[in-house]
Amino acid sequence: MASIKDVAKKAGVSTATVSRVLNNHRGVIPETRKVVREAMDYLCYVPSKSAFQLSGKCSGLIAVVLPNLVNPHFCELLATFEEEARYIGKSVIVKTHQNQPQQDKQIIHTLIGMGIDSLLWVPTEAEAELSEWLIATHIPVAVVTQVSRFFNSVSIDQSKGAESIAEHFIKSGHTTFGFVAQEGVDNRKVSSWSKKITSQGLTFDKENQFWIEKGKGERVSGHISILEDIIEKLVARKNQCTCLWVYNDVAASYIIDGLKERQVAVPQDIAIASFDNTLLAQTKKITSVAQPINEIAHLAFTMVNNESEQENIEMYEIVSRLIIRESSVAINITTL
Amino acid sequence: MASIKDVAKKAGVSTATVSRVLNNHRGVIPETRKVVREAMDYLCYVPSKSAFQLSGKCSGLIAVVLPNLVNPHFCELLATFEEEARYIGKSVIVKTHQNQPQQDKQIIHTLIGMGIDSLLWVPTEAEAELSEWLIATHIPVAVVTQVSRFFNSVSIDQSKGAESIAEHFIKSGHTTFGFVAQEGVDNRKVSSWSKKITSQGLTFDKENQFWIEKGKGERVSGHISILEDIIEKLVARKNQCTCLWVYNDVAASYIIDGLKERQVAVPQDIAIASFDNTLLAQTKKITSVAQPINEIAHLAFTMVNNESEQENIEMYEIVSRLIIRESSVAINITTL
DNA sequence: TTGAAAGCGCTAACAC
DNA sequence: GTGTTAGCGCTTTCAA
Repeated sequence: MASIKDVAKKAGVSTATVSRVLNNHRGVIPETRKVVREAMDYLCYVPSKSAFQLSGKCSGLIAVVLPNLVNPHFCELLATFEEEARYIGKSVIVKTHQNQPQQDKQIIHTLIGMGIDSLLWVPTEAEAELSEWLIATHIPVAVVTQVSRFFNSVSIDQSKGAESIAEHFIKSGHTTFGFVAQEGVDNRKVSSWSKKITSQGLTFDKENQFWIEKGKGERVSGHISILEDIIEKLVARKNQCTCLWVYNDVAASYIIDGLKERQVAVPQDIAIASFDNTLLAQTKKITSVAQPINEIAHLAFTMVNNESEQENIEMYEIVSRLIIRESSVAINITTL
Repeated sequence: MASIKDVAKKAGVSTATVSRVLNNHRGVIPETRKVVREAMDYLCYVPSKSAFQLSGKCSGLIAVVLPNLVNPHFCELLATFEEEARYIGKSVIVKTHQNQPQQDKQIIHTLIGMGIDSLLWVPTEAEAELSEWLIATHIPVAVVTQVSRFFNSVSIDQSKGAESIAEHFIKSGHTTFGFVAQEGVDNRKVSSWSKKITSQGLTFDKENQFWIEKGKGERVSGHISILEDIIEKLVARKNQCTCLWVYNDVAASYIIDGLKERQVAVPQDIAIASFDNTLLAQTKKITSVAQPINEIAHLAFTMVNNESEQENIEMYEIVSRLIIRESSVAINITTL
């Protein structure tokens, strides 16, 4: 690989001049510029990013750290980030921590070593542990999809989402309410959901509440055994649980299929709603809480790309809205 | 950010010794090692990857270049690559060219400048133009999903897939056959599909063949107007086209929804099959040609990670298989 | 077992 | 307008 020296020699100038041409600095006469350009072409010269970086410049690297790439929700996030990065001429480096704080920590270390310009992060609990040190690096961080005590964050108003699901179910005439939630993650959803129900003078049954350990419901290729259990229980509780929300589309889709296989009709026997409104929810007609991903990504980007050193932590909370589809209302029946 | 010098000073040793400790080189007495380690911890030292790289080492970067991240097929590919990369302690840098050769070229240049260790590539036509130069860089390249004249490649036997779809339709008793294919991309599929049909003494109608310009069918959020046209035509041709294959799951799903909205029953009025067998096909029960993505990714990885300089271009062609689902056979009717 | 110093490719301050 | 040179953070050879 040709280096700047080779180009300089070929063009009969100094490396400084080559550098100037490279960076379009003014103060190089057109003739020289032309000669240098030709030498570059001739040698198929490509400047070394790491040398550039080492001499005090930015890396042009934006890190995107996600739980996984199996959930379409995270893929959509990534897609938008990549698009935004492309737009400003930067590169995205993706990593997944699979909900393991240990991995998450390791990843952040590696990324710091690479000199990333900014970090877009859906963190594990490792976030708290790393916060002090990470802040000291002065690398702009935006926590995405979650609220953060330490960094700028762009999140979805999960409680509003859960509330609107409750509202939707109540309006549809349901009187028994259930959910499948992720331990630790979905506490806020659950509390505002239950508040909404009790505020209407209604009650809910502990038997209709299914908690699953964080990360246990993620594996999608093949069976998700933990969801199988829940499906069995739901079948057994037919009529005692007529509506249900599920923590995300992937799991909801899985549960819907499981129920249908066992002759439980959705939405007639049990109405279902979920979160994320991914392509999956759109195509499978699942009622789902839409998180405007473009907006999230855009906000996160601006935060992280903002030159101005800001003092306090900014917390954006995006308003979600419920997209009602056939998994929660029997459209065929009501509209025909 | 603390550098190796800071650590050396703090530990009262030379930078060479710090480097030795860092890389677990032998020939450092435990006592020294301990002191250095402590200094590192104290200073929260993280070695600079770009300096490492500049001193002649590998970057640890694996580039994954894809058409887009909207199609779940590419997301699945990426997910597998990221997993494999994580396994061997490397980082993935993703880029999408949106089917624009110009972008593709630009991307490859940028990546070369970054000193990537290897390239996993679903290229545009820019491939041919870049080949000579790219080969000269000696960076291991694996073309994925397509066959390549210039690089190692792992592809799917597209013709077999199309053939098996034809076979499936013929066996199901269809006598009129249609497709929606991508110009330039799907030529092989089409030719083996038509060969299969004629070999059985059957014929097909030009009116049932829909070609769409490459890249025109990709936008998924919102409407894909070009597919809308096709849907209308299909509705008009009810009974004149009883089965159809579509170039990928995303498009197939879109078409199925469009047909159902217009009271055309799938599969009763028109049976549909597609390619990729993504999560989408699985959940929407679309008959689809499965490409064993794990296998593809794994093969591509081994090729690219193989230390041995190989002489000739290796071409792997993975055997696909047809997964039959409800979009092409009325399971409810036949099995109940 | 450890240190000194050159070199990787680039930038930028300074000199001419 | 252009060249000289130090320096970015690391590795590695050679000497001690």
